Amino acid sequence: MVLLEKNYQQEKYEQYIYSLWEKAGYFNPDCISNLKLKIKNLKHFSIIMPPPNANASLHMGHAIFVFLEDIMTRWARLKGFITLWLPGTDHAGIATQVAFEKKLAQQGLTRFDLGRDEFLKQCMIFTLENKKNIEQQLKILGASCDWSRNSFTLDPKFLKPVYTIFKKLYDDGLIYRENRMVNWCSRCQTVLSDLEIKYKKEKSKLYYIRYPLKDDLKSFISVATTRPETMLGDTAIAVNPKDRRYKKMIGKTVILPLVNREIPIITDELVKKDFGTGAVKVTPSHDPVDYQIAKKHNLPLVQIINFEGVISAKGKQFARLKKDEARQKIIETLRNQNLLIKTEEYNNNIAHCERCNEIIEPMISKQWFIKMQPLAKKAIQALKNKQTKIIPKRFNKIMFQWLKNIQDWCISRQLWWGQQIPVYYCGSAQLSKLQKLMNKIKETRGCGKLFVSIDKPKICPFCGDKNNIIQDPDTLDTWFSSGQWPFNTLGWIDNAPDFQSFYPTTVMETGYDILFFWVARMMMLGIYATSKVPFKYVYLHGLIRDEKGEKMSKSKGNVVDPLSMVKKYGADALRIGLISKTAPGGDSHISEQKIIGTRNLINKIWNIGRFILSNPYANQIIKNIVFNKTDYLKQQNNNFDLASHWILSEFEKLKLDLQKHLANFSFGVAFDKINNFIWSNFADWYVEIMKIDDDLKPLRIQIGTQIFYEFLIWTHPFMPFLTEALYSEMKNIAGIKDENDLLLIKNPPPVRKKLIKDDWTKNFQKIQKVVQFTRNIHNIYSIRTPVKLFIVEKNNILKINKHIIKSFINDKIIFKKPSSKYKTITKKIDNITLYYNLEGAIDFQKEKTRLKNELLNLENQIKTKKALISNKEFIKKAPKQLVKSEKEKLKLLKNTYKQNKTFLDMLKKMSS
RNA sequence: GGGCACUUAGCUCAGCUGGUUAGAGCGUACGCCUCACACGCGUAAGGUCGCAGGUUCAAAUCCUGCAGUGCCCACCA
Repeated sequence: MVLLEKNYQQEKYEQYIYSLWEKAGYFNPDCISNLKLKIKNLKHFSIIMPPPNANASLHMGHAIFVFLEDIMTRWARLKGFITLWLPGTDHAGIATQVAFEKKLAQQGLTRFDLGRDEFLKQCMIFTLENKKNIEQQLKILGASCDWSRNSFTLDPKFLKPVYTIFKKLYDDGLIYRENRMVNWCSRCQTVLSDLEIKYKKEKSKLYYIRYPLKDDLKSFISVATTRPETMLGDTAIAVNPKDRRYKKMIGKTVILPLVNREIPIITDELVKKDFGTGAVKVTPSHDPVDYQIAKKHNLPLVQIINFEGVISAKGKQFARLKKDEARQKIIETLRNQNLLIKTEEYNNNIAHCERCNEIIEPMISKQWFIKMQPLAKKAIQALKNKQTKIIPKRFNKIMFQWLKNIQDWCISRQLWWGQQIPVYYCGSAQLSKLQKLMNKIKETRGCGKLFVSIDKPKICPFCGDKNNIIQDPDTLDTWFSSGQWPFNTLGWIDNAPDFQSFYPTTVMETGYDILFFWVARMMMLGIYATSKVPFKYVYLHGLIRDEKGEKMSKSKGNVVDPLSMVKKYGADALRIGLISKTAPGGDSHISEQKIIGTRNLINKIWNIGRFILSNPYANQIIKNIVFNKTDYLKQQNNNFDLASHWILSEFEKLKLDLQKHLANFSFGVAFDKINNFIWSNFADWYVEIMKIDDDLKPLRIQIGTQIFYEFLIWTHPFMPFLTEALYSEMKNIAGIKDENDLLLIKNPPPVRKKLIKDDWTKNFQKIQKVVQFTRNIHNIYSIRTPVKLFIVEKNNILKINKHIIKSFINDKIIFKKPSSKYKTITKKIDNITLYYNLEGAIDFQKEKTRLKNELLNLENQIKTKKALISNKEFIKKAPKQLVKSEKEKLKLLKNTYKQNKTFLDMLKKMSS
């Protein structure tokens, strides 16, 4: 007999247990497959971890994915699958560069002060530190991933496959370089893809400006704009061709104020008549729509804002001013020249850099793009064929819509942190001024051609030049390599055994917020590279918000830090707190309060263990179950008392529920069932019954212990540390020393369907109802002393289980109808009648009210039931089973009603 | 402008392949330190499942409309 601590102390177990798991090596599927070599047709299960960005600590968003994936992984492992959960971290191109640049800024430095090489060196140190920290945190959370396969997106080994895919796309004509209007972040000094910009509604102003006509300088055409500073780059005024107001002006020339350039008035369908004045200034270099118009009409492009967000030399007196300074100056000047008509308040939708929040400037620039339509088509096909299923389903529609309208993807970035583009130039001719400036590239001659190469080339394939080869200084969008993560981590390039065994992976579990960024691109690139979908299921989880449903953010101060929660309440408490009461794809709320609640459950289970392990026979029983594989249920030939039958039936139902809900990815519901079983059934009833001193006590302890042991295995994925801790205490008490004997890889004992019987549930529920109502009576009348309870029943179920009832209540139980000398309160439960002799404590008025209410309630129920059963359509169309049970119910209700009526009459007589 | 979701007890949320008296946790009230657990035990109060129609023998669950809330996508000066 051992005595465990009164409360579960996670700090004593968690770290130690994780080290046991790691030491045993069972996270590594190779280890398991060695154990099981004899078994044929091994099934494989794999999850590739969405690699956290290696630039900060883990937050709740990470914790949720760790827990969900760990539950899936552990469940698969228990079921005997060859299971791989492959961990990794992401260098996270722009996100990390911005984070590190913020650090540099604290020292008053920019990346250009360090230079490219030094920057990369320091940023790598920063990233590796974070990476190490994250890996430690994943272990604290209990992630059962295979560390021997740990991957980092910037591992040199990933360059070859990523470059191979780039070259293949290039050779297939799917990657191209083009001068285009792109999103430019002047803070990050790079282009961004459309997904990396976020629109925000902001209050701004709409300025109405007069442009004088060349023919008649006293006449004007007025335009409305939110960005007056861009007028320096105007190359036309456009109106809608159907706009009669401007009919006479079309084709005329205006003098662009401030710079005195002549520009034409043209027409274009894109201009809306009812906005502003109906005339729009066209600035092709700094507005996407204007760019379209300019292309159609062959207008010249005048770049007026340079890549630093400063007015260029073409802006004459405004040159070198920052955008916003220029705006003020220009407005002032226009006002002085009487060219500003008015300003209006205006709600604008303004694009910001997702990472640094800087306002995005549309710019024309030469960049690398991937042609997406052909890739998207195949992804759509695969989704339609259900080769990949998305959970929850509704995201299919969202995915289709996005894939259908997909735009080409700009994959080059002017960042330093990332994988450099595998494009080489013979001589510097094709590089932009900016590229040369930012990367200190000297002008060289060469033949001027470009080529893609997987390995670093020594000579130019076109002219044989050896000395002038320059690699494109730009890096790849971080999502380009992330998009290849599922197959590259498994060794696609070498057709490695892992790739053969684990690809396509089973589940991709991630947040819906990166559905387009990542999931869609993995689908497209996966199919492109391997001709197979990268995963069979996509499971999407929602955002984790605070208890009020608000987004967590440092500035709001409502961040709940997962690691401090683990420290306070344990990793399992946090795990359950995050997954309970959640549905796939739904946002969930977390609060310390909720975690305290789940910690209490953990402690409850711990104490059940404490109780079981403290009984004098525990060591022998556990030894028999765990070591000698004794099945106490079989030993007794499945012939137990009602309570044991009942709890076994409930337990087997729990197993079925778990199977079902885990297969459906309904983790929240699955956990609900666990909670209900262990607390409301096992602890509240069976554990109490195990304490009864009678002939059956040893048997009940055996059964209870066996159930608890099996429970630990079945629920291990939901509370891995606690269950393993309890199991290790079990081994301890049974004197088992084997450190490799871990719950982690035990097979859940099969469901014994024979033990599920509704009769047992029904009959045991009678006991529960009697106990509950008796307690209720004691409460209502504040009676703390035992009373006489007379029970009349049809069969002898309660009589046989008298001592069970007695263990829950103190009252004297007599199995016959009380004689008329007793004044009693009566209660009808199913076919059972209870009479409570409360001696002088009966409050007749109170009791009359109670009975009247009960009668009223019954009346209503009878009414609806009667209506249902007298409905011919119901009898005809409803399932027969249902009709039968409804009829029985009505009978019972009527019966109960009748009896209660007599009770009430009796009561009236007594009190009068 | 287009699309997707949500609206269930005081709070936070489950349930919705249609079928008992709609559930949980927290909170509230009352009573308990009962030898596994006060991170506990017992009892109770609390909901016409947003509104209005429809389908059906039967609707919280399916359909339509409306209202409110949230999110995503889209080039509107």
